[in-house]
Amino acid sequence: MVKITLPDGSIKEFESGITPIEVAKSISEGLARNVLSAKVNGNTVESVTPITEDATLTLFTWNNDEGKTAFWHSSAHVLAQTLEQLYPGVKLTIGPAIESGFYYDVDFGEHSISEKDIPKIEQRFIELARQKAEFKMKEVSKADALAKYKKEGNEFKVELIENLVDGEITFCDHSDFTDLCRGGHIPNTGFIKAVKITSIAGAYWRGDETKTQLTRVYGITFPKKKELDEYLEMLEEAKKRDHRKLGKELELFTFSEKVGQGLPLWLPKGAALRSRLEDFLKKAQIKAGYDPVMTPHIGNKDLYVCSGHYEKYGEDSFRPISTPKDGEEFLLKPMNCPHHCEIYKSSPKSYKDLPVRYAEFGTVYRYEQSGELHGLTRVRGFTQDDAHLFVRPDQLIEEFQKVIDLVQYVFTSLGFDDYEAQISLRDKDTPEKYIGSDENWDKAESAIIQAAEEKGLNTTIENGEAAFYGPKLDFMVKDAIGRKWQLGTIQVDYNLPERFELEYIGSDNKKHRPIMIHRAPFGSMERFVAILTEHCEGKFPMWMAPDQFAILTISEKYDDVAEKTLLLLAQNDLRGYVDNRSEKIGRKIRDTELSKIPYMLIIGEKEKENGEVSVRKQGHGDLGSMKPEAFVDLINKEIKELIKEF
RNA sequence: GCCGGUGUAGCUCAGUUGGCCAGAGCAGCUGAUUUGUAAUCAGCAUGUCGGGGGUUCGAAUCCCUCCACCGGCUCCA
Repeated sequence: MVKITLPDGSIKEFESGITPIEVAKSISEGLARNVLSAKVNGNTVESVTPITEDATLTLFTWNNDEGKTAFWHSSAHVLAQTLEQLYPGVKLTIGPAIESGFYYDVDFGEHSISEKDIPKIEQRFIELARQKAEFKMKEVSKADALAKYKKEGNEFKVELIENLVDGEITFCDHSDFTDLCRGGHIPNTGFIKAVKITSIAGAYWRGDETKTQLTRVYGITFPKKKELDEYLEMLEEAKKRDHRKLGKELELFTFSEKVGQGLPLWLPKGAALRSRLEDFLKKAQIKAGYDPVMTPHIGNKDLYVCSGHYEKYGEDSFRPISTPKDGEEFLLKPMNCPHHCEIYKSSPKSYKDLPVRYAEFGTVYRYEQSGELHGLTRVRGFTQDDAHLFVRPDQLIEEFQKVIDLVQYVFTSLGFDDYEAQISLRDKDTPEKYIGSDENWDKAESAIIQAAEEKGLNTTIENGEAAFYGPKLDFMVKDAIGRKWQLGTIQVDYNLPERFELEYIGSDNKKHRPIMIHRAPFGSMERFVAILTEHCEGKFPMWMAPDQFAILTISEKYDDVAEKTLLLLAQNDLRGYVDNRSEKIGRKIRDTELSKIPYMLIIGEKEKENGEVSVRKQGHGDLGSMKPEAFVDLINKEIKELIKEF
């Protein structure tokens, strides 16, 4: 008999050799039908792996990430089988599950495939899935494994196996197909009811561009056809929300080949929107005790040599700019922090002066690789909502938490309610990637963990994701259609203060070193506006919207009333315009709806007589008529509900 | 940066076995209409067919090259 502990803490006894799926069956038939994978004592196993000793058991379904991973990993096997059947002689390499779906990297050799082949692949895939073939793991000796792939001439698998330890090599069979695999499958292929090959792209063996070019086939599968449909709908939705499309339609920003790649040009409406966002944060920052500072766009190369940025990221910076006379070298600034350090140093600091908080919407320039540029989310010139806090060790946790408060305030005000905090620590195996002492890193890392814990944040920890100068806490935000974005970031840094020899005089009259906190709630204005645009589908919160209303006249007889109303609303700090085109009212309403203006005010004979406006809300239709003053109140009330005081 | 794809009017797109002056819808302009809650009618205008070079009697169409954009890889202070 074996004792099996379930996640709820209950312990059940079974005969030795029972499988996870049988345990599930003992709980309920429904559960057994839905179990996709299992962990025994924390190790991923097959759902049919016998349990021969006392163990803790966790069962996973489609509702768990682990369940999805097993589902998609198994789907990758079926994809490989499909490709092998359709294109005899292809060489399989690797095929992992990813965040949404899976891929398989294949060397097609003589064959070549394109989008046109997708329907054929999908059809064969689903035929194979319907065979309900069971996944069976088997152990294979290193010699046998190598022999198999050498015979097939698959140098990729040979390379993989050579790096594995004899005795730990397993293959997975299903139907007539077999593949090197470490395990973690769903019970059989029949669970896969729907498949979509999402794209076909190039990829290099081991991600190394000097190595063989492979073809990567991406796919996603689902246990129900309906879920695939929903997924495809989500993709459509994402397309509709794409900030590159909306940015063009709403006249927010543009790019010009003449100006250069990755250098956004903000159009009047976009610039106004961005200014409002900046003003919103500036206001909160003043309340939080920040001092605005301003620094130039270039700085002496020595500044960045001192900070360590040059050594670390010189390659990704624009080439140095030199002066005509003495050949001094300057860089377009890739970061604001070195400048802020120099501001700190401009006057002696006492322990009573700290914390010092310098804030700047600082524009920085980085030479991003051309293939990396993407709309407004990845550009070469952008403005960070940057700030650097210089604090005493005894203030670190409290100041860090105050920054968390500010970031949370910003997110909730903008309708991002669903987020988690990701704490990025250093990878202790690659110390060469970081600057600073182990001791300081330990201090910084534990400070972040403590601050986040005390704030009760929902956190995850990522090792090896830290910045080169310090660990960080990033806010991972979920948008309206469930996509995750990395937004606000807070970083603790012991290193720059050392490099810049920053000091303050303590109460003991001795020199001490402050600690720096880097933080940016939006990250960059460009990226944030992009994400916000996609989140709200271009229907920006009232206080931010480029135009809050449009006045639509029934005919030109009401132009003067419309102009008077516009003036009145403008005097009350509302933004809008009059549409006095000689079009029918239906046409004006349609055009205004499509341009995502929040409110329409219709003025005709009735309204002229009783001094009212007929109000229509975008997406909601007619709200009836009211005095213009009442409309001002309506908007102001709406804004107040959106933005609370910090 | 690498691989693949794309580039025709402000926008969305048609036009490729090389052949009269390169097209449509929307937007724009002009005029008519004076309109009551999601598209009024008519007319007009609109192009270095991404740039440069080449092949050809003739190139949007074929070749070379550069650029930008899209997807992916690698990267992301």
